[in-house]
Amino acid sequence: MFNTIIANNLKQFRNSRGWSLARAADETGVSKAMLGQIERGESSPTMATLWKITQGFQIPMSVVLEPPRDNSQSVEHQSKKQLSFDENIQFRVLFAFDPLLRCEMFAHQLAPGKTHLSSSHERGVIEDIIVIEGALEIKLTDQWQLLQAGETLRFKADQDHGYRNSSAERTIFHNVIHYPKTIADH
Amino acid sequence: MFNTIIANNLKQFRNSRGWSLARAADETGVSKAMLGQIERGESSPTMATLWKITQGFQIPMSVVLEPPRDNSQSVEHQSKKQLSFDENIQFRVLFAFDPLLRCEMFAHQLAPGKTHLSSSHERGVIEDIIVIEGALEIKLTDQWQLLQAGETLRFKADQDHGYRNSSAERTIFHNVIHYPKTIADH
DNA sequence: AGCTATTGTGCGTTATAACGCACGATGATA
DNA sequence: TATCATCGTGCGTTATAACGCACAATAGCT
Repeated sequence: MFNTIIANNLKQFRNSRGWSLARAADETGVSKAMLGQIERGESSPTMATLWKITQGFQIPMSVVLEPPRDNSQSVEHQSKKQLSFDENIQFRVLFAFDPLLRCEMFAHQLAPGKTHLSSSHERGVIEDIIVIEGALEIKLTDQWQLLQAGETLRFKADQDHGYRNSSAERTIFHNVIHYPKTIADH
Repeated sequence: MFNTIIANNLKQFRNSRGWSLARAADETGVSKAMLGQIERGESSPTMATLWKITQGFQIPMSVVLEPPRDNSQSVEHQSKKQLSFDENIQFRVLFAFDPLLRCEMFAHQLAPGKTHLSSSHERGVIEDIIVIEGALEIKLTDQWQLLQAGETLRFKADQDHGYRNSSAERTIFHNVIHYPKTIADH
């Protein structure tokens, strides 16, 4: 159970600090009787109390909350997926359009200095951009916005927009296109 | 105060899920009166209760514990801050759950030799995996499938599944979680 | 309009968190 | 040996978490 994780983590940490329950009680403002109960897993502290404890110890919550490591063993099985490429701006399909989910996903590669302009999609289409590698500029309402690797952008794709790589290195980005369910939704 | 952070995070998350207090009470096993108290910051939940809540929502603790992010309308520059599910896997939010699109997106990092097991999501949830860097193994129906960088996999996430990096280098992958429309599902 | 279902809040009751204090066990010192 | 200080645990008391239930407000349907 979860109380056991907190109990063990807290007891272990306090011991490694070399603090007695009394010292810990002084530093945290939580009674030593309660600290003892928590460490023995006899009581589940409120978040306010746990906050006082971590503040007194000057540690992040995660030190107390995270479970110990565990490894699993399993049988190894292999599966692969076919990918396709195209000209112009290079892209490949990550997930083809699914009528149930109403979205599709692509991976794009834009060479240095390349620009790709895209006319507006149908009304209600929303596009997500995830920059995987390099830097990408997105043009919306005649303004270019710079996204770095790891950054994302969600915008309405029912407007003209563009992609540009002004850097000296290639840009790789993924985009998810969300299509509205029906016109009646809007 | 700390209770306010939990209160706001919890209320915001529940609303973004589109769950009523009654639905959340069903899923979490915590009374709706108590959920309401927590969300209004009137009560500090015990760790056991908060654990039940996060288990019922199937979210990591950090979602509830971290100070909220600012969501810009047109441009979402997601924080690059790593969140920790446990010691095995770190993740960050690329796109938070959107009730309109009914999906959310995360970037994960799995260190060499690490495994992360995930219990089944609610009925009808579909998960997309995109391996960005390294090699990733996905466990489905007790079988591990190997995906290389650039490869993708879509599977039903309403089953127990797992992620594993058996290689000597880190693995980075993105996943998109698609949630079913509430009315159509129930 | 009336009726029903849903939603979030307040209240009284029960369970338990959190406390201060006492005490037995342990260790160090004279 | 005796004495003292420290340590962790148990106990009774108080405060509050957590609950089931009732209810007012709201929304949807006929």
